[in-house]
Amino acid sequence: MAASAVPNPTLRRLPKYYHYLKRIQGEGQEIVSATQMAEDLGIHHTQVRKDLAATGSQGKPKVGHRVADLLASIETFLNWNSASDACLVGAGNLGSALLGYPGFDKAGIRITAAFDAHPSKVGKKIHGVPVYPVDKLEEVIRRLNIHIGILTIPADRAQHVADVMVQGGIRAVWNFAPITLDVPDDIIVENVELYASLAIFSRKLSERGRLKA
Amino acid sequence: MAASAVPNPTLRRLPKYYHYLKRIQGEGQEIVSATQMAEDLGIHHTQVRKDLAATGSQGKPKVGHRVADLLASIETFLNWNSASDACLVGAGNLGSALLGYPGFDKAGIRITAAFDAHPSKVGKKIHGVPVYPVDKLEEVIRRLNIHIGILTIPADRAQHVADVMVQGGIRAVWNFAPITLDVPDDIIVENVELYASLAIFSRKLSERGRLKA
DNA sequence: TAGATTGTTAATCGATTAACAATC
DNA sequence: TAGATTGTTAATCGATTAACAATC
Repeated sequence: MAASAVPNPTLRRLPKYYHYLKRIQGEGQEIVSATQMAEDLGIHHTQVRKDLAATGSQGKPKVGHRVADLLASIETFLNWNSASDACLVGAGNLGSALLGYPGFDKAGIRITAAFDAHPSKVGKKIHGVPVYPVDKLEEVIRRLNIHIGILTIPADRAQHVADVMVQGGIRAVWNFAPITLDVPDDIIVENVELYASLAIFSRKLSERGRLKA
Repeated sequence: MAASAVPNPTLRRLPKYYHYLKRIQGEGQEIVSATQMAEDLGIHHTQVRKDLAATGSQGKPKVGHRVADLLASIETFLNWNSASDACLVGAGNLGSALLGYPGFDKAGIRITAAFDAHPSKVGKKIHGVPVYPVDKLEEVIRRLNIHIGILTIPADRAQHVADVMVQGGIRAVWNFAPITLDVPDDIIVENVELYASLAIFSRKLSERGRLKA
């Protein structure tokens, strides 16, 4: 389990660069300097250079980087070229939102099956994805050979569902539930911490005078 | 604009502690040691101690911390006791999900108005929150005296809406759009970077052998 | 060429982890 | 008391920023 050579903060910034580059590409810009990127994104220019270097991209002195090259480097580095099949458990508000997100298939994740406990949702399709009963989870993911799971259920059931996922052959879990999952060492877990951002936001609010009504 | 005395990583961990404490409280546990928390959450015990100290909470040697005290300290520290009014712009998939999130009012944010560009949504209520036309944004938030804005619209319109928000008196923006907003210095902005987590997840996937189908 | 830009090596900064004294 | 636990001070680690040589 060698630690990634690329620091996590760098990985977290890559999508920022990616979306920025997509935007300026859409505006017709073909070349960009790390300096310009740094200014527009509010990041130190040395930081930008190191981050771009981590993806293996190279620029030309005095010229800059080709926007298309940078986009390709980031896509390749994050494996966003080819998408893997994934399942999503918990087709509630957040889960449905993720099913409708247009960006995921472009970002390496193709959700091909959803699961929910509510009979009213089972058998329907949400944003084109079929919803199965959650007690068929292990059976279906095994049959469809799905190795990536997305957890969008309440915290109190998340551990149980994660256990079933692992039993069904899931190797990686993208977890939106606010709980620390206990899974075997060889299972990849990445937690989305919505409340982390809210905590920083809350603290900023309470520091900077009272905005409260 | 003095930098927060409390490090951001600490702030990001507080909700983790909070949800953990809520859970063990629900299980009837009244006392917890930093050691136990550290083990259960996979965080270094010294880290846990420093984080808890930052909230102003104190424990008793040999005994530990009262769970209720820790919860109260975190709530107070993040100002999650009293909720501020907020508006949400962009009642699409993600926006609707946030409107339906049960946790926010308990976390200091009460969404009292939503805005959307689609006439089909305007005039209705989503999860009890009235949806106004987005061109009434400035007028409505000024009338309702709302100072917090939540941005859940596509990146290409986010900057424009942020401008209108600021003009209407918004002082703090919780931004879900993948774009770096350009706002006056005295406006608080906190970005939720969904794709940051996805990037780390993607990289872990591509490092740890091929899970791709 | 001159100068803008790249990319690397060194210095700084800040967070994490280790060591340890204080307490009940 | 003895020992578990707290909480603080010091050491380490890693990321960011600064300095600078290389390049077209």
